[in-house]
Amino acid sequence: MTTEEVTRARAGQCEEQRPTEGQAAQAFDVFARLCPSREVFAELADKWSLLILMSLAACGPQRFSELQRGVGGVSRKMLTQSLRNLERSGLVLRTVFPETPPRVVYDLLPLGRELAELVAPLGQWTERRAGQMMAARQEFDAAHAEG
Amino acid sequence: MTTEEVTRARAGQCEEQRPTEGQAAQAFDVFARLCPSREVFAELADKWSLLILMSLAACGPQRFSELQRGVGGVSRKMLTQSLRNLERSGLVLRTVFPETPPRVVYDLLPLGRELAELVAPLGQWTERRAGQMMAARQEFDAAHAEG
DNA sequence: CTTGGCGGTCTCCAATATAGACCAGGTCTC
DNA sequence: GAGACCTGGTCTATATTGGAGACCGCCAAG
Repeated sequence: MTTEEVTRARAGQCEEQRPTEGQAAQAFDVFARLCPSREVFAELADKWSLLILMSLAACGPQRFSELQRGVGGVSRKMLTQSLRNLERSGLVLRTVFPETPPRVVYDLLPLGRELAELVAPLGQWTERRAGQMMAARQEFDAAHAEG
Repeated sequence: MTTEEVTRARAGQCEEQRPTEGQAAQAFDVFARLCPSREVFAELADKWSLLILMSLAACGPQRFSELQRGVGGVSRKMLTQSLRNLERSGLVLRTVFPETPPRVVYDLLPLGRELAELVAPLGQWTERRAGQMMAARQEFDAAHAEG
């Protein structure tokens, strides 16, 4: 009984500690498989989308091919796809200048700028800690190589 | 010539504005395809790893099956894989208690806690703005449905 | 006239994600 | 004591996805 109680306290997805009970009774929960916020989260939380946001935040409005060069290794397909997603969700504005040849420029909308400001530290942190993490990997790999 | 200059200023991956010239001449650049920090970034920047970090930060140490229930929709395979990655990079500690039946508990290491503190706001932001983003999508889809 | 850039789309193939079975041990129920 | 279930995974088959590269119309430079 006691064991079961403890188990279920955690098993119940830690409801106590999640902010549902907070001040404003939030409707969204990224931890829930079918919550719309999860769907949104899943689309934003991939390397290309995050790098694109970081690039736009760091370098300002950019054309398609500038982004492709700036975000090293991204394929045109994934760049198009990620940009469409960001545009669709209201994070990025796509502007076509009807010149000859036409120019297409992508820029952050306020919503995207908000997110980009949260994402930028993540990239900086990764650069700062990359050394430590690579060292940890070597250690781990060495320890698990002995068979 | 002038056009080419401007183009190359941006094309050169916005080097001016990137922190390479800063105080400590950083060796790592997540924007570079072959930089080790990019490799690390690419592994961390996926929905499952981020949700796992968030869950560990929000609910403390958890067992495998607790995590599986907590992170809704994650498959055992992806959970195992993501946890191994986090463990390998020194972000998460895996402890086996040799009881019967054995218990396996995952917890954040200091490095992982640092990252989790940067990631948590991302989840909260998504929950706060999910409504706006879903509205933007509807608008976008409606605008692009007319053929 | 060939080459290159622009902003994509399309197709194909390899890699990856998911669903689900399976496993060895132990517990709980009936 | 038989059957069902929980534990922390692994393995396999299938669906989805990602990347490489071709192609497109249009324009400019050499």
